[in-house]
Amino acid sequence: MESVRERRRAVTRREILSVAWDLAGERGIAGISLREAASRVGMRAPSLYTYFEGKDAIFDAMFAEGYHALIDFYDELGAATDGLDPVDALTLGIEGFVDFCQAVPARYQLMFGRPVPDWEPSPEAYEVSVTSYRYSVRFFASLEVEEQSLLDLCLATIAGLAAQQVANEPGGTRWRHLARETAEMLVAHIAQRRRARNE
Amino acid sequence: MESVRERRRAVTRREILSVAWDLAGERGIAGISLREAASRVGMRAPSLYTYFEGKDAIFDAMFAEGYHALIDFYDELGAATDGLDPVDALTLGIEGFVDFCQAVPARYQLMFGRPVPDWEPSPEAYEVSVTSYRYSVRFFASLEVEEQSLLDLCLATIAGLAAQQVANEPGGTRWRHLARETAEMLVAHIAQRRRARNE
DNA sequence: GTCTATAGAATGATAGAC
DNA sequence: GTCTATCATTCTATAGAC
Repeated sequence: MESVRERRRAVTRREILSVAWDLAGERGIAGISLREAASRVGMRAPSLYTYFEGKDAIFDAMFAEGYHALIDFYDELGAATDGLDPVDALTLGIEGFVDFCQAVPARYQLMFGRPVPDWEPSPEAYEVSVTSYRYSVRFFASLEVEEQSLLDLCLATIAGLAAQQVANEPGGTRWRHLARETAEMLVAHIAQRRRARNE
Repeated sequence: MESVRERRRAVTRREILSVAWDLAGERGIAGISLREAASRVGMRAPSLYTYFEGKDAIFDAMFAEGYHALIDFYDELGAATDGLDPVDALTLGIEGFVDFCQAVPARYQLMFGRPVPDWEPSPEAYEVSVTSYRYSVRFFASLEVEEQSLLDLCLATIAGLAAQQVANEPGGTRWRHLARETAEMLVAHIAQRRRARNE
């Protein structure tokens, strides 16, 4: 009934999160300050507690937001690679993932690092990351990667490229350019593994 | 002449760094507190300033220590793999690197992450990391990896394995066990690249 | 829902006595 | 070289008026 009020609340929550992402981009995830975040949305710090239980709840919301974005990426990737040759599909996947990581370095830090000593994602936030993992499983199943250890190897290799790119040349293409070569290497290895198993 | 005094100083410096590593292991790099560190070596916080210019200087020293340890690792690796088959040599290298990263997670965080928002390594500390990079170049040259892009791919793949292991299963072997398979994949790819170039 | 005021707790760093 | 004392800052979070 009172969904007007709730809608307004949701808008403000998003506004706060948006400002939090800005701050994270400037000073790192751990550098977010409630005072500063509040000030940028035209509030005082105590008012934030109307919208979030505390700082940890803001981290949780950001963490979940990051993995929702990754899920969206997998959705788009699935559509874009449908029917493609495995090497082409994987190349797009690698480039897309590196781009995703580079687009918001602070998000990368929050999703894949441990940027805040005393915080870890709540079970609800963590659940979103588990869901995104299932999307990655499905994508690699379409490349006939079924074994867990082979999937681990593929994901680690791709994550490694993204990590190097973000850490050593943020915004650049030195590692992103290796996408096709990496895809060829992985696809060849997948095929080699299949042959070995069918002997 | 007065090297007795200097020797004593160096001992105390090492003691402080050792305590700092302990603290980093318990609360993360960013969680190191000068008061707590001082207390553990039996001092008060202001006395630390006799040994280090400030907190950043402690981070610098730890950062350099980490890369010196990595250089030592490359030295031992070079000796251990001399004359070995490329796959065997690379397998040892991967296992060793994953072990190195896992041995001290806080060190991994300091060397390969950006754990402290307002700090980055001094030029002198950074120089040590550059030196360690040159050691990795030499190791891969022994596997006939000469091209920069190929080296980038190899290093990113291995770093990816280590990152997954440290982040998702610290102290375990799920990704470490992929060392040989990864080595085979990379060596096959290296050979494939060489063939492609010689055509 | 937003504010002022403030509690309460850390921290890094410095001054100056001994 | 080490200490006590303290500065100056920053932060999250809460109480309670409006």
